[in-house]
Amino acid sequence: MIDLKLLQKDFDTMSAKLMRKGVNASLLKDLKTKSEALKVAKQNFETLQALQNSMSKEFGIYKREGKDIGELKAKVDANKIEITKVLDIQRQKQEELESMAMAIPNVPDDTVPDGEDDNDNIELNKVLIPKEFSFTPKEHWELAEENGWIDFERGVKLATSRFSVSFGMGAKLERALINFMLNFNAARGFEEVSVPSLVNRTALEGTGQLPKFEDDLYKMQGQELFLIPTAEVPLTNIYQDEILASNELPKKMTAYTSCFRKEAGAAGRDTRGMIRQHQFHKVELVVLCKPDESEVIFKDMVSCASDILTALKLPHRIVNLCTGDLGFSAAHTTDIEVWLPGQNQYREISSISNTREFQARRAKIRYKDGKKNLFLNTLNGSSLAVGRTLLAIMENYQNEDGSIDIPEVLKPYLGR
RNA sequence: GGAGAAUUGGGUGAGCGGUUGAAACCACAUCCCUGCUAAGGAUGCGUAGGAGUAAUCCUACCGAGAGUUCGAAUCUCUCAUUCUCCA
Repeated sequence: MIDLKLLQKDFDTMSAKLMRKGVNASLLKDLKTKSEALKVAKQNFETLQALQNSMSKEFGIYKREGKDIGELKAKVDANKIEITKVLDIQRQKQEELESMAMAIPNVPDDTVPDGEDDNDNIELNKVLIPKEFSFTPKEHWELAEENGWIDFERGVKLATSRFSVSFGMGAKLERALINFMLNFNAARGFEEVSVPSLVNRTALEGTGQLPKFEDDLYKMQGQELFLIPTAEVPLTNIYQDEILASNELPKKMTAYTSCFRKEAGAAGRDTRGMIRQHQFHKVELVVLCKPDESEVIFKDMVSCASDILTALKLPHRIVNLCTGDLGFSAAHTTDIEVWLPGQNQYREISSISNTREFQARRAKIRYKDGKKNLFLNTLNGSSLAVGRTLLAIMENYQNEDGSIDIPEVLKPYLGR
């Protein structure tokens, strides 16, 4: 959540920043007015409640001393009616404000370039040069089917479109990748964590998927539980509503989970192959840290993900997202795009974001800084999307006869 | 599935419906004492919001939510979790 106090204090700066992300200015003005009104309403209530409390105290004394309480009781009763009224108003204002504020995205950093969509993202650098093929490289779905690694049609039979089944080396490679990535991350100081695949509404509100993006989530019937769209949700919310000691920070975590997304807004996009599936495997990085160390850690996370690709000898580039492509919770995001020779383009394989205090404020995750409790910074990043890594391997490691070589670093994981 | 019990501050654990934000102990912090790896003493020690330059004051919070009452940690209801017993 954005800092409403800051919005009140420095409206112009903050609204200017949020407008870059397409937030309506009048909405912000409204939000400011409402939060000020709420403050007044709260003060009203508190004054009356203070009076009520002191009269009630007096009431007790009167009774003990055997004094007549008739007059006092009348006063107290009248005040009580007033309190109920004021409290109603306050609650209503509070609810209104909260539902508004929860739908406002994070303030983008000044370093985020302006832009409409992914065309306006800025390439920071390229790692590894795509190799020249002496033949026309195939797309991954062809290779996957030819090699019997992935069956898309039977996935549809089992569930619906955008599901698939992996067989043999396809399935083994997925598992090898997961293990390789987890070990890689562990060596970089990330603790491996295993988390629930179902989470409640509070958790999703904490990381920002709710209330705005419910359409993209699979929800259990008759229960307020949702399948996680990313491990970021359970990992970040582990410490929801807690105050961490500063010597516990940074918390560097990595987890492998399946991720589930309805892809509601992606009808017709990437319908073939496993670029965009309803269920996919992902190894995630999440860090909770002090604000002053979050940028250093951010860079570590980017290189962690990039280095995995390098270890797999997969050419990729690193891209700074523009305002239009930035997610709801992120203050800034760096994407890693892997080279797909079959598609002849770079495609997103990892997305690393610093949300700064945005999620921490929503999820109430703080740390003790001396005497004070401050919101910490949360960061998340994929390292990597397993399915996309597998398809990148297929396309980059393909031979003319349609066979696929195995990356050296994965061989130990395949008993080779 | 049925019956019962519990849920209090970092921990253990008190708490008659009215100066209880909450005893005590432990832990922790600062200081004092003591020439010594210990002991003793003093003080402090929850969170959030608000008012004030400040000292300080006000409001809310004793698993969650609702209710009774002038007043609830204390009574009632619902839910959650944990434990015990029975199937």
